[in-house]
Amino acid sequence: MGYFTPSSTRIREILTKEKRIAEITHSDGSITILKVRILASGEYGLPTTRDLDYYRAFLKLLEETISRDGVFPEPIRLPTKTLIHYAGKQVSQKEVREVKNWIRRLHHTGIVGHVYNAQRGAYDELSGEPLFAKYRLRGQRLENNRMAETNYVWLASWFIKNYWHHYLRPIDFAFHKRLRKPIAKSLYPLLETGWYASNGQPYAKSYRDLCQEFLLTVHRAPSLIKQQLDPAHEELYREHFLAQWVYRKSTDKSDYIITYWPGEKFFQDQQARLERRERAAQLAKKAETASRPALAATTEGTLPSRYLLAEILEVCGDRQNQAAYFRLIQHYPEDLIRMALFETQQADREGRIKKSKGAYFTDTLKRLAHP
DNA sequence: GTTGCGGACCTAAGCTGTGT
DNA sequence: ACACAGCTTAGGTCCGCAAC
Repeated sequence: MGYFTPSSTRIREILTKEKRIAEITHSDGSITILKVRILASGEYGLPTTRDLDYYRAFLKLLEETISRDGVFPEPIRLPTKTLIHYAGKQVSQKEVREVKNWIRRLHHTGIVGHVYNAQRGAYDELSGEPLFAKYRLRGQRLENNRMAETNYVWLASWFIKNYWHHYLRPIDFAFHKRLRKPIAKSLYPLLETGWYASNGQPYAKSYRDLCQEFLLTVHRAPSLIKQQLDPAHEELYREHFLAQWVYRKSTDKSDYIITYWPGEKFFQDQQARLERRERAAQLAKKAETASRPALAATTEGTLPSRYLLAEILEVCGDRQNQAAYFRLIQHYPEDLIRMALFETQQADREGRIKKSKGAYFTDTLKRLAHP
């Protein structure tokens, strides 16, 4: 989302200047330039790579809370020590202070302009909303006049909307920490997303877009581009996350396209995730049979399945078939549904859909499930 | 276009002085 | 004794620039 960047020196520039983040070329050839401004308060400073560590720890905590309770917490409890632990740091006064400042910083750093919405693959417009819409630190008074016994944060609506995207692709935190180069740290989630979306196929990325996302200098000479990116590429290669990468000139010669091949580590992670989800499903089934009459919730669906349904409706559009989609959710694994959904979006964008999106989606799902 | 050096800047860790 | 801010140092990244 361009909130955290590899180099924190340059963030200061964005404070005062608008940063161009993307160009959208419309079908009629006109171009819209999207800009983003990150407004930091002087007191708590700007989000840097250090904050990224806490951000990942926060995601992990959020994921655990959701898988334990089955609902999206509002507000979210963020115990200082757990957060420090998850960030892979030692608990000390310094870190405790750092966590509190981190929470304040993310509340006071507003985003104005356009933020990439990974789920839609498009840009959302924001007008100064911070990631943490509201927060209460331990010891502060809550609305109900009780003392907060831990830290609480309320998330911005744009984050919640995007959340399930993160939820499905949790980050290997130890791996993130192992990476030394800031560019490699930024590339890791980008490539994960790319490969996940393309189902393990090579992922191509425009060099210029990459620079804009990571706020890097755009070079023209291939040697300079290699000098800039290859140390990070090599680090990911050494970790078996990236199998191969190739540069080639874009068709209009003004840019480079970098194609990335997923390495062993990516596939292992996917496999481990699948197994984890199967185990979780089995456990859930056992719990269900043990206390069958009590579960009225299954008729409405759990929160993730309701969310999935909402996503299907958003892509396919027809509300009349809601019941049919719900049956699909219950009968097919989520991975498969997401794959079919992604393929439907892709086909729609390329104008390949002849009948209706709903029909295309259902058909694709069945073909994926029974090849 | 390419190569390689050095500057600006970063983080992490350790040390020191100060206030309680 | 302890917490804490500020300083130094070491090691590293990224970029600009000059020479080829």
